Amino acid sequence: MSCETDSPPRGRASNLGTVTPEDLKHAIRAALEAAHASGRIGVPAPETITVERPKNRDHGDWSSNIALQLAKPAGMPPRDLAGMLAEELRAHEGIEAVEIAGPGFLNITFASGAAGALATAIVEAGAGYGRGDALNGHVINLEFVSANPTGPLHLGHTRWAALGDAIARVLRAAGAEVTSEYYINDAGSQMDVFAASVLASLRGEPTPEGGYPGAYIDELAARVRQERPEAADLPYEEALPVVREIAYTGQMEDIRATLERFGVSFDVWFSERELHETGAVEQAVARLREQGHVYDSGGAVWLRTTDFGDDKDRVLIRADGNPTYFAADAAYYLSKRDRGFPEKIYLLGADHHGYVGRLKAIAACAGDDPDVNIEILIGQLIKVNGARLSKRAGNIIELADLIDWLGADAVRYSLARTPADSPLTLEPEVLRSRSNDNPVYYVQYAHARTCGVARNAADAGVDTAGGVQAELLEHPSEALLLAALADYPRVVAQAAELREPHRVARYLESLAGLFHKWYDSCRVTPQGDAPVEPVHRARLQLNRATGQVLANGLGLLGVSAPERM
RNA sequence: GCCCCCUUAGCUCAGUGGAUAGAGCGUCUGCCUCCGGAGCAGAAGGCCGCAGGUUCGAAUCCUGCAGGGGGCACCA
Repeated sequence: MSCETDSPPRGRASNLGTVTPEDLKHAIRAALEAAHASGRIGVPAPETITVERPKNRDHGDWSSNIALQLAKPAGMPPRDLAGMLAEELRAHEGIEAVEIAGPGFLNITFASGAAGALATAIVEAGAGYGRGDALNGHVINLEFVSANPTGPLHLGHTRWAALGDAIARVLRAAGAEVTSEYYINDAGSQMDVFAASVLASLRGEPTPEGGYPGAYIDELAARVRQERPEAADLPYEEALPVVREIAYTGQMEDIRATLERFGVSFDVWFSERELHETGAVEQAVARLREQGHVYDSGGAVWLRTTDFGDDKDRVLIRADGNPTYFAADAAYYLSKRDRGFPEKIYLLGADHHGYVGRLKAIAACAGDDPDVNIEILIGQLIKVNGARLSKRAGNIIELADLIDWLGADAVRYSLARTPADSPLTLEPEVLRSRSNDNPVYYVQYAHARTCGVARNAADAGVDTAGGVQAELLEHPSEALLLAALADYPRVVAQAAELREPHRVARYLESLAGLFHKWYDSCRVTPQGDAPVEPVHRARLQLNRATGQVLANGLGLLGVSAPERM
């Protein structure tokens, strides 16, 4: 929440008149349709019309390449087409100028009053500004992290925690109904290895071959010793299940607490063990068999995933009668399906990219469309000092420690501002130093500054109670700032559709820069004893709107928007 | 061998067909008797890995090649 807006969200900011790029698109569409209806253009308006903010200020507030796109199908020179559209658009209220540039770009400038009105619209929309309906009707299950409960979360999981949670928030902002889910791999032999490791520690024995090392194992052993002092003296086969349960519970508590500190919450914690215990795995195999995709070979039960693009068939039930991990995956998929999620998104590390084919095949075998009902996002692993982090390698950086060193905000932001499929190399020394290397400070500082400006304005008697003359926001830096604020809903929608929350972060950095520039050249509070003038009130409104958008955007990334730093 | 991802400024990275390719850090030069200098203004720094192709237009799409990372279990 922004420091200046105590009022609850009042829904989406629509009906902003002619001040948003969305409105501009409608105006262009209307112009195209009018021209088509009167026969001046031989083709109808296209499905999508894009307008964008030109990099160069001389190219107006917004520009469109629509004339270039339609020139060929319409069979007329792009500049002629652009001229026709320009004439229509110039008659539109709120549009001050339309110029034709280069091969046929339309460069559009809003009237300052129309652009400035956006500030008030944003302030009124509050936390709701930026929310949209691009993904209305989408019901999505989003699974991420899903780290094994055999150890603490480390940097390798951190990227998915930050990214997955931000994706969930962005999807919701775009109107989707999202359930976030953590799959607990609490069945299988790794749990036995885990338990054996803790038991060895409990008995003062060395870590077993292939077992888990680390101080946390000793801590879990201490917990066992406290809860069940006699466990160490039980026969091995009796002690193991006792140790396993206590260690498992303790580890999950640790994981959940760490995620909570990280600002990441899950709607559902789903236990693999329950899939086995409730018979869901066998039922899943039976259901897939009914679908005709299961066969027996060599004593094992197979799923014919090669029918759907996998590079080899997969075993569901081993020759010894035990289900594979893959069988549980299939049961889990069916569970998501049964629980009413048409869209299932998996966020996996690149080390699991081999799972894509078989997961898609599961969806297809279940009768779903693998191009629609399942979506697998593969993220590249983080490297540190050139060495990949591995649980066994001993160079583990735990998430809990990262939060202690840098704070959840800095860690979340630095991970959320990079696209998932881009390799990310972090220098521990840079991470460890609280420096301006991390742009989160730049963005947070901009927000804190809006709060400081507001405090000073209040002290100086600047207020907006009597309304605002938006047309007074005419400084070049104000036009740039307003255009950026208008662009925010589009950025959110795009981030949601592409599942790329880093776009929000990059946008915020740009917005913060524009704000700082504006601050440098436009005062909200009059100097010295100078009287308060209407322009100060208008600027206060712009300051509020900027603070609101910064707060909203940081919120989508799970990062706080401090009032003071 | 086959599959996926990456290659953009000295470093870490943005840029899902548009105009003069950007930011942070680092290196230089300026700016606080005036709302927070965690800021701003300016400078320097680029065969966008290489080679073809697609078109009005390619860092962006297609093909090939090179370099780096990851993956190819009746493990979890």
